[in-house]
Amino acid sequence: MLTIGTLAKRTGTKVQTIRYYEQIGLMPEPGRTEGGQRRYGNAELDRLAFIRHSRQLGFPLDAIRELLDLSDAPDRPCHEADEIARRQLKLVEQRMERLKALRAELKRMVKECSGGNAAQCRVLEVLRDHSECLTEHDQIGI
Amino acid sequence: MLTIGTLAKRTGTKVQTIRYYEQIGLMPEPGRTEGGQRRYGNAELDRLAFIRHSRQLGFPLDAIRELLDLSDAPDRPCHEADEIARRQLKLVEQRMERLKALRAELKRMVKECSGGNAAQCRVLEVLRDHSECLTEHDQIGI
DNA sequence: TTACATCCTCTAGCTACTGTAGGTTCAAGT
DNA sequence: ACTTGAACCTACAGTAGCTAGAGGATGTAA
Repeated sequence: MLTIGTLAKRTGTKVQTIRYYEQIGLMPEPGRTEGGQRRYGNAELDRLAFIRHSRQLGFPLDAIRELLDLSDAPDRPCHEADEIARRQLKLVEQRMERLKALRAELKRMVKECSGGNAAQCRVLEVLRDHSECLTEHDQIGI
Repeated sequence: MLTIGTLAKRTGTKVQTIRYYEQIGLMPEPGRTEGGQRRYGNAELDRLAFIRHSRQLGFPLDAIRELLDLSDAPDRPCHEADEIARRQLKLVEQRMERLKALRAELKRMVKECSGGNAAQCRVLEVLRDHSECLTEHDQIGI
C-alpha cells in the first residue's frame, strides 16, 4: 500500500494535484487508514501514470477522461481513441505553425534593435504598429 | 471620442477585456460621459493596439507592462526592451522544441493504431506506459 | 417619445493546478 | 510506553488572462 506522498514521487506529481484529481473525479476515492489517511494500490498507480503521461503529451483533462473511459472498456472499438489522438496532433501542429511565425517576428525585432534609447527602439516600434509585421498571427492563445 | 465598443472593434478586443485591462492598471482610467460611460481618445487606441499586438506575439502581461513603461520613457536605453524580446524569443524556441517531440510521439501513436478495439489499441498502450516513448517530454506546461 | 443597441457594475466561472494555515496521524527511535 | 518529526488531513485562496451573465442605466436615431 502506498501513501499519497509515495504515489506522488513515483509518478512525478504533486500531492495536491493527486487530491485535486480525486476531487474532480479523475482519480477514484482510495481506501483510508483508521486515522483517515489515503492508501493506494497498483491500479491507482497505473491510472495516475496514464493521466500524467497524457498530460505531458498535452491532452486536456477532458480528453484524458474519455481515454480512461475507453481504457476501462476493452471491448469498445478504438477509433475513438485514435480520433482523440488525431485531434491532439492537429492542435499541436497548429501551435507549431503559429510559433514559427512568432519566432520569425521576434527574431527580426531583436536583430534590428539599434542599441540606442527607447525612442529609436525597433522592438517597441514593431509592437506599436502591427502593419510592420512580416507575418500574420491573429489568435492569442499560444 | 470612441466608445468602448468602437475601441474594441478597432483593436479586435472584447469589451470586457478592455475593462479588465483597466482594472489591472494596464489601461488608464478614461474620461466618462455625464451618464458614466467611458470615452477614449487616440492615445488609448494606440496603447491598446500595442498591448494586443504584444499579446499576439505571446508576451505575458507583466512583460507588456515593462514594455509600456519603457515606451513611456523615450530617454531610457533600449537594451531592456531588447532583453524582454530576447527572453520571449527563447521561450518560443523552447516551446517549439517541446512541441516537435510531442508531435513525433503523437504521429507514431496515430500511425500504429491497429483499428481494432480498445484492448489492442496502441494509442492507449503508449499512454499507459511512458517507457514506450521514443522521445523525452518531461514538463507539462505547453 | 420610444425603441433598442450599447453601456454600466458586480460576481462567478474557466483550466489545471499550487500554496498556505492550522491541525492530526504515522512510524521510528529510545 | 513515549516522544519526535515528517508526512498527512481539510479548507480556502490564489495564479493567468480572460469570458459570461444578471440586472439595470444610458445614448441615439427615427
